[in-house]
Amino acid sequence: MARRSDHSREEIREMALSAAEEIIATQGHQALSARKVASAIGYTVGTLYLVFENLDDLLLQVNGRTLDRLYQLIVEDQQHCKEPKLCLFQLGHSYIRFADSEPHAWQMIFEHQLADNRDAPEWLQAKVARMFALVEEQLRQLAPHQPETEIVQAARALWGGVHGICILAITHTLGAAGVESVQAITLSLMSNFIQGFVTPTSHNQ
Amino acid sequence: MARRSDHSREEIREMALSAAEEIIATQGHQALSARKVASAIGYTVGTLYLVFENLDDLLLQVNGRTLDRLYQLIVEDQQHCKEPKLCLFQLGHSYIRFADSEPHAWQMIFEHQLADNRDAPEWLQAKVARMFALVEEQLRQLAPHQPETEIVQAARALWGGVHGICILAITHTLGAAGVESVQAITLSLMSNFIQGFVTPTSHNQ
DNA sequence: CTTGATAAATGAACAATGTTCAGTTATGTT
DNA sequence: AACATAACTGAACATTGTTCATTTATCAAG
Repeated sequence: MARRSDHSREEIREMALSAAEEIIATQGHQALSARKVASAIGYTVGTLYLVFENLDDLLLQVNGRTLDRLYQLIVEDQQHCKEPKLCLFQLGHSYIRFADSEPHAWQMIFEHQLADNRDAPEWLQAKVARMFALVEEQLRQLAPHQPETEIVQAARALWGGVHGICILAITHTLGAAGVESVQAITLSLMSNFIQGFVTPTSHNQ
Repeated sequence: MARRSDHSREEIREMALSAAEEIIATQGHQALSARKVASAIGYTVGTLYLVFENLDDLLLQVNGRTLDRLYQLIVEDQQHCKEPKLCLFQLGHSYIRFADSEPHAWQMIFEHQLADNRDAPEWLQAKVARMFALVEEQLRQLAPHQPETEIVQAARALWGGVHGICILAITHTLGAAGVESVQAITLSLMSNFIQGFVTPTSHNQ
């Protein structure tokens, strides 16, 4: 196999993804373009299309890596908690901390729309489901008497809730300034929800 | 004043916004372009720029109208409830129903990023704050003993939560199919949260 | 009715976008 | 040394937002 540069396909792929992440982190994903990524790694547009199907594909890979970093951070933080309740609080805290530290990358996960309104590929959805599972795990310990369907539903509710606060905070729709107040709002949501969840007859009427 | 067509500036403005809403509703805001809007109303691009500052401006106006429709729907639905708790449930229900009926327009409110990461204009932010006020009103009735700061925080938590579930549902991240299950998840969030909110010592630890 | 003024509307032009692909260039093999 | 082929290029195309000199229709004045 003849090649012109010292970079393998895989290396170019890695370089391109890193360059894209850099652009997204500093300027947002609106500012990203194929030519920018290409020139950032010392190649031309055409080369990008040898490695990625198209820009959508590249952005999908970036999203995958973002979800991996997020998951890794969350799992690490989970090591330092014992009680389910505190672990849930920690989950929310980690999530917000990540969203605050990498707002553009985090936002892109949910804003990036695929052409034809197609759903995200399975491997990406799996990375999301993995995080829901962490919530379910804690909820299960917290209320062992609850049926599995309730656990699943509660996890979606709680995690969707934390996510929503994050979104509104980052888009400055909440009117709350600073990460601390966002953490406080999230804590309010979680503690009240959990309080209700462990109390009998919570979800009836 | 001489004019060529029978349409005033205001009429053209209205026609353009309607055309844009139609495109957004059917194809999403990614599919919208200045030329499409222009040709849809029988004018050319240049004319659009006599009426709107730029495309961002046009989209901002569309967002304003969407928020107006949403608010109107919610307020109407609020007429038919008595108890604060049921009114809150109704709020969530109305919100989801709207997001489900006009997903593209609704999504655009939160996805449309302005250039330079500028914040949304005040008149737009006010339309959002107006809805938070509805939530606060019910929470205040529900727990009159709570200090105002707690009410404000709880409203943000609760509404952010409902919003997040909506987002995840529409982007198919929740894994929940159908509006009904989304309503169920939201009800789970709200009822548990409210239960916790009215119970003493809910937000401590 | 003609003429001039002016508002209204056009559409060519520009830079930048994603994407393609015929062509060029470097490398390993014979 | 010559060939084959993988690697890479960059010109080309359609489409995007945006501008603005030019054209066109209308009204008012003479």
